[in-house]
Amino acid sequence: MNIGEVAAETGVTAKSIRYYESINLIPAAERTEAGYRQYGDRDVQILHFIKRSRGLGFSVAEVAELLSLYQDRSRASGEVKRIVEARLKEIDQKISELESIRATLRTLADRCHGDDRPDCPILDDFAGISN
Amino acid sequence: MNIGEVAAETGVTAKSIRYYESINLIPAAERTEAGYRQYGDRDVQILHFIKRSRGLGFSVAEVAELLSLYQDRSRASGEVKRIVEARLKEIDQKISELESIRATLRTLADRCHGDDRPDCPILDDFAGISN
DNA sequence: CCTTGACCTTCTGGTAACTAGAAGCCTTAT
DNA sequence: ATAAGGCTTCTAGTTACCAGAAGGTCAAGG
Repeated sequence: MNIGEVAAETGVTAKSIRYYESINLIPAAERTEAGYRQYGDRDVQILHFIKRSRGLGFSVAEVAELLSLYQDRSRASGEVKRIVEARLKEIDQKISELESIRATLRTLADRCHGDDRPDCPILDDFAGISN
Repeated sequence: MNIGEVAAETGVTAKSIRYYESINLIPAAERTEAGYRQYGDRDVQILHFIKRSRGLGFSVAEVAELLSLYQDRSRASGEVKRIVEARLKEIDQKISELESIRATLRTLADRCHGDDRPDCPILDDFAGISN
């Protein structure tokens, strides 16, 4: 399969596939005589893996780690679980942070009448005017 | 005030202040004969504004917009509110997305015994092995 | 007067994870 | 034979800075 076909099948763009190759997240593909990259089912599977884990918010570095665990038949599942738990902790933190920001903005927006008049509690708050 | 003092007072690093100047988020500071940047209370106030709004997750571009509204004595508060509501919508989306990811990872992690044995539902899922 | 150390200057390069676009082959179908 | 579309590499742009280098400046102390 050419890179375009793999891209269509996995949902990973050709650009991204080349990029992943360039940073050694995936091994360099075989080439045809014309220099076109050739892919097989195994490559497709790996790209699916990458797509899925990236979609779940793992960084490329984490994906690399997960991929190597995936390819290691004798790895301990504890390793994997540890990575996932760490990610879960990050997610929880991020959610709390966003919720706190949301509460602040919600309050400010509700106090702003939002019409043609110039006075605005939102800007006052940003500027540190402690009402 | 020199850049270091302003940095200490506002919590915005000197590097960032220079950066903000370079992208015209803030006007170029006056200089002493030796070329040192000089700041006044007004600058400190603006940097506080920037710090606060960046902290609430607004992009630098949005901060620029908010700043210009802030400096426009005759702006309509509706403009500001619109920007904040847009940001709130983004935050809501981001939170839902993270919650959905969290649910998925939570389920997977719970199904993984996480010990020395090699089989791992997490990796199976990532690889698309349907159970 | 000179030195020391802290602070300032500019400039370059790096970060994450790609995306866009350019210039130019290659392949396939007509 | 040619046109469309896919492929190649390379450069540069994105966001919001941070790190570090090379060197000028300032205030205080000996």
